[in-house]
Amino acid sequence: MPSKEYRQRLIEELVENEFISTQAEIAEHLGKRGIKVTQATISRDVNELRLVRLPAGNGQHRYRSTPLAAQEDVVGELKQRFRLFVRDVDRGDNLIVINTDEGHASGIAYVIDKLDREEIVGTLAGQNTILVIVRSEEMAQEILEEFEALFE
Amino acid sequence: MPSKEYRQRLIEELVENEFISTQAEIAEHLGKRGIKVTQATISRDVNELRLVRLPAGNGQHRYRSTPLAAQEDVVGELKQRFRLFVRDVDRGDNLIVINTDEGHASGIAYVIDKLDREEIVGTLAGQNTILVIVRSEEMAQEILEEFEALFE
DNA sequence: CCTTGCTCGGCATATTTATTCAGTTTAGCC
DNA sequence: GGCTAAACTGAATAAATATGCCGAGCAAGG
Repeated sequence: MPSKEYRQRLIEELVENEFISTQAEIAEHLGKRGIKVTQATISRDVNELRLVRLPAGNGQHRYRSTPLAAQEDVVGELKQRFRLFVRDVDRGDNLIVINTDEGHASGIAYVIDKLDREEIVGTLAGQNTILVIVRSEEMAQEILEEFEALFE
Repeated sequence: MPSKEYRQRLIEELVENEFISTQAEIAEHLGKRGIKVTQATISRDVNELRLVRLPAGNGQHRYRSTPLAAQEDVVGELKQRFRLFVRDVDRGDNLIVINTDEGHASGIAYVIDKLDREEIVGTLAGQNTILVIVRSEEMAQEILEEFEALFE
């Protein structure tokens, strides 16, 4: 039984890649992939994912994932993205390596940058890997533990 | 008679400074300031201003102005940011170094990642410096020239 | 096995938002 | 002025979204 979490991943992916303007459409798309849910459930998902219905200006609308700039809570945002998209976190010396679902690396790296942590020199993002460069090995270990805590 | 434009300015200001969750509330606030309009008009304003109803996660909602992060036109976005915030671009071997105004590095690096260019391995952003790692020296030269063209 | 307490999701409906239609105002332009 | 086209808006309503309530399923503890 594909869980709620899996469904929400699909929804994120859907709104990223298709022009979706109503929740009914989301339900329809999911239906094609074998997931049968009602609009009510989508509404709750949209709420939890903090998706947003962005007016195109011409009277059309498109669902989008929350633009970070509108977020108050960067840590909360990071936590959410970790839970949804991060597969693994590891460390070597003063480098932390984060493995994510395909295509999500730069988005998450951006949020990490926004944390604005003194200990972090910078981030390097590829397709599904983020390299976080920390000033010292000790600091890296601390940051690593913080990141791991985000999964809870 | 305060025009539509004035009303829309007030709306922008309202959603920035108050926790507003419905269009009816906006109409109410405006009413207190002597502007009497119906929800229908607010709906049209919201559309033109591209405001967004952001779920707070706990079941509450708040209207917010649309951050540029939801832009479709990545190249246009990059061009704008280059003109505004980039001070210098240079290259060494397969590395491009971009010098920006303080604090803008990670934002611009994020946009560069969004370009999704095959030649670019990844970006590393500090406070005011971006390192763009390119697959080969030749590719780096080409990308460099593209970046320089963004200033024109 | 039986509770209790949770999470999840459907159904029905309340709430909120978008749009249609029509009336009014505004801005040219002769 | 008078005429026309476009911009603007309210009232009513359609469309879309959020939510109260309930039942199903599941896990922990007794």
